Amino acid sequence: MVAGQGDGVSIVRPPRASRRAGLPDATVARLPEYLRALLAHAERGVETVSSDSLAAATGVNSAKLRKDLSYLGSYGIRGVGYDVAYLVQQISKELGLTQDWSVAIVGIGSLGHALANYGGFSSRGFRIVALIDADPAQVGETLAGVTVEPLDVLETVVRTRRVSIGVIATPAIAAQDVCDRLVAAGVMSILNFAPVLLTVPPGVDLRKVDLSLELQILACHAQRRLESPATPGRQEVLA
Amino acid sequence: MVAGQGDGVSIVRPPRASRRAGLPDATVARLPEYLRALLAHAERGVETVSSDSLAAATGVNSAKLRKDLSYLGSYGIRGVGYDVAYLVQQISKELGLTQDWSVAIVGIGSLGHALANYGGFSSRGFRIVALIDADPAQVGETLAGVTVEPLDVLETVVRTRRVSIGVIATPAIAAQDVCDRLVAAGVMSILNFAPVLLTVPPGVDLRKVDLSLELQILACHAQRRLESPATPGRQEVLA
DNA sequence: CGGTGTGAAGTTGTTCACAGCT
DNA sequence: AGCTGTGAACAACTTCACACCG
Repeated sequence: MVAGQGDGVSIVRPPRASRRAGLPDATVARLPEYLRALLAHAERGVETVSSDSLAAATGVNSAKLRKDLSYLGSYGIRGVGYDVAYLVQQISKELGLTQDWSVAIVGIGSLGHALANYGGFSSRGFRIVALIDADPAQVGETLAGVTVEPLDVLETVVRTRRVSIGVIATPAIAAQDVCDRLVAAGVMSILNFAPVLLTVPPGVDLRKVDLSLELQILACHAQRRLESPATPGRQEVLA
Repeated sequence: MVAGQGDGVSIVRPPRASRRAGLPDATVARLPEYLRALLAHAERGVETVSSDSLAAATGVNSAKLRKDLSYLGSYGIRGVGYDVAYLVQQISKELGLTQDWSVAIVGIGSLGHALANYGGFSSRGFRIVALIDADPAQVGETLAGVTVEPLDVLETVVRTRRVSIGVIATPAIAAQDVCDRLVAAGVMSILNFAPVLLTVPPGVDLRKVDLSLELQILACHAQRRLESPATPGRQEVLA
């Protein structure tokens, strides 16, 4: 599960809203998974993969995988499979990972620390160019090569370093303010880790990660397992 | 989006497989969100909410909210709305948050630190009863009142402290091994933060969180914004 | 043959619109 | 009057199954 919908655009609108370019949301959400598996294959020197084996490596149905890839174009070779290197290239391009994105993380508590140190960001073309915190005690510390700066330089930093993605890891209470300031400074993509609903003007892309959400879903399933001892639990592996 | 499907049961099977108890996956994924908003309302002393106002507070369509709540039973009062305290109670029960769950976190790197300190866990009935790390340098440190223990006590700890949920925050390379050991020790619910596909026996509930996934989706949208300057971006707020 | 690409069927989730309760 | 609960239409996503190609 992922993704509540809701086009920001309003007013009448013709029968069917235009998909920006193609690519269903569900597909986009799986591309990073495929990419990771492909990179792992490439590292092992594998040159081609079939949809079946790539599907096995990512835990999805192979028909779904083929359909996902077919949205990118017909890159497979019948009877053979897909060229690993080429597919890596195509998916990276589609995800916009062939260019670098400048990221600012606001809120350097333990989560902010973890995000700054997280290898998965820097390894994929996300360049952390600023760490910002309101607490003077944090300011000055250096993390992953970047020095923590105070909140009041946010606007300057966003503009001078051309920040295109803002990550909010502040306490809930501060999140909307930080968000507003990021948006006002020109950031169009925001990732929110604070447990609050943020609002942004139309055109700004806002996504949210809730660290306790999956834990609560696990608890819900566990609860149900306790209540109906007959039904065998089911295995879940999800994107 | 959430949840790949796939009932464990196999063989012929009558026309429609039985839903374990009700509750669509998409609904379960939203309940934590509703719960948070309801708790915020309760704190402000609000006693009843309409589906419209609760929907506004959580960023979902009000019809969807009513349908979600109707799966739990008919707890609303027509012409009035829902009783906040009662709804909190019902959702908590459904999510299994009325009882405590013992959680073990394995892998105390910066992410493990962040998870251990994250208030959203302990505040919802998730009791962190063990922190485990393979690195002797980490062992002995105390975090959020719990002391980090070495990897070889994993099985003992899981059994003696009745761990029901395991959180894996190790490097990718160690994750499957840790997962196997958790399962062998009797853990039936696992939350994986490591960027690899884990496999578990049927009956074990495995979920995954990928910290860089949402960032990659943001990049994908940003990329598309660059490519087709005409189309206005759309606002996204998701579960 | 082996494996991709895809129409068509099936399933799940969302939204509308309104009957019916309070 | 106001707001819930829900059937029915709609839309999105998944899976099947097979034509077709290398």
